[in-house]
Amino acid sequence: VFVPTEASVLHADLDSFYASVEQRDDPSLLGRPVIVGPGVVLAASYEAKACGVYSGMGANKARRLCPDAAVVPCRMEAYSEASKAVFEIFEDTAPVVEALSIDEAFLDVRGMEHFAGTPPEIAARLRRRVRAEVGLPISVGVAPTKFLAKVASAVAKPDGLLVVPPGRELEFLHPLPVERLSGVGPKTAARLHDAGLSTVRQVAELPETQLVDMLGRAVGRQLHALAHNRDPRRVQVRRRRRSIGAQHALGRRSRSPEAIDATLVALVDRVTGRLRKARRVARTVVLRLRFADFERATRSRTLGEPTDRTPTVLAAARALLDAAQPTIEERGITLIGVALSNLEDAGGRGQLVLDDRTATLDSTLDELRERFGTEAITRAVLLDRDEAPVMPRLPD
DNA sequence: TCTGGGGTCCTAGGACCC
DNA sequence: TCTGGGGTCCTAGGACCC
Repeated sequence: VFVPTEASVLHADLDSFYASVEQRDDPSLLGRPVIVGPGVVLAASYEAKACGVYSGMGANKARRLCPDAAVVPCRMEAYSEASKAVFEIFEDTAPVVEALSIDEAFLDVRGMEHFAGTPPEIAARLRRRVRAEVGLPISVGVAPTKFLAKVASAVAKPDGLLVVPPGRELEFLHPLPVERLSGVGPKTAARLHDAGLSTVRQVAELPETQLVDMLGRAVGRQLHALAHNRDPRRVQVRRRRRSIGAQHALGRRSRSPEAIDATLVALVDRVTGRLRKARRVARTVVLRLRFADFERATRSRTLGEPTDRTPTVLAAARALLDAAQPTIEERGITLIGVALSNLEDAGGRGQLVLDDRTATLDSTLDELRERFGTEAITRAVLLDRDEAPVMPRLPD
């Protein structure tokens, strides 16, 4: 049985992150509606949200709703840099930080009272530091569980701090709409509404079996637990990425098979490059398609051996695309994507042996040169455990 | 609501194995 | 010829999240 003892989980979430970075870097945008685009709204400042603009909305519609808005292009490098600076403050604030995305994280601040203050004090200091050192507004929720901390930060927005005191969790939770429960999106919300349930309290009053019958085992159990504020998840450093993908929207115009293939080649190149950079190998190649009616489909193929090689992945992706060609011709295609899953570590699967010195399979050329004390290495052949030659796993 | 790009987890059926 | 119970892996789709 999980008994939360103190409000020691922080959920920290930057407000309108991309838009706030733009406002920070261009003071003329301060106080004005800002939309980060183009094409689709990636982020909207609170001034723009006030006009009804939200992320995911088409930029044209956003302009109509908010004609005064400054529409600025996405500057991913700036956001990554800001994110890094904020996460350094997170790491400095708590021993355990669980990153959820580029702009939010859970922090576990249990047992820090005697040297860092109470959780609300720590949260307030964190907000001040992010504002002073990175120049960005951030909202923080403090609660005994991750779920409640996240709800609290959302309610605290913008630029707020909300503490849910132990003992009063249900008082806080039960009046909220079901949409606040994590795992409730448009479909599940519609089903709950159809059943006459609109608040968390009403969900909490239902027996678990009834929720499971309505929503399936996993979702039903989860909602039942969350509605009673049962959330045993610990704050923990994130597991490694389980898939890496890239996709590209094609618009409504019909495309020649050659043009589609060219897009596929570019996607495979990008995704295998990221795979190698992450020192991973993948065993499953997934082709993602979206048709003219916006229905989606996936086709996948699992290889016998994990790989990070562009030609191997490309061959698999092309085979999947070829097999889907009749469907594509019939239904039209508006998006193509490639994802790699079943990831494994590239390292540690073998060794490079030269004289009496060795290096692991995933060594970079520079590491090899240092290890073997020579600049002369230009090429290496690697042997796996069974001493079968494998492709050199050196930088391209 | 005329819809980008990057992810996660769950479900269910079928193949295959013992 | 008909047949149980348990497990793993693969494929495909669905829902959700930021």
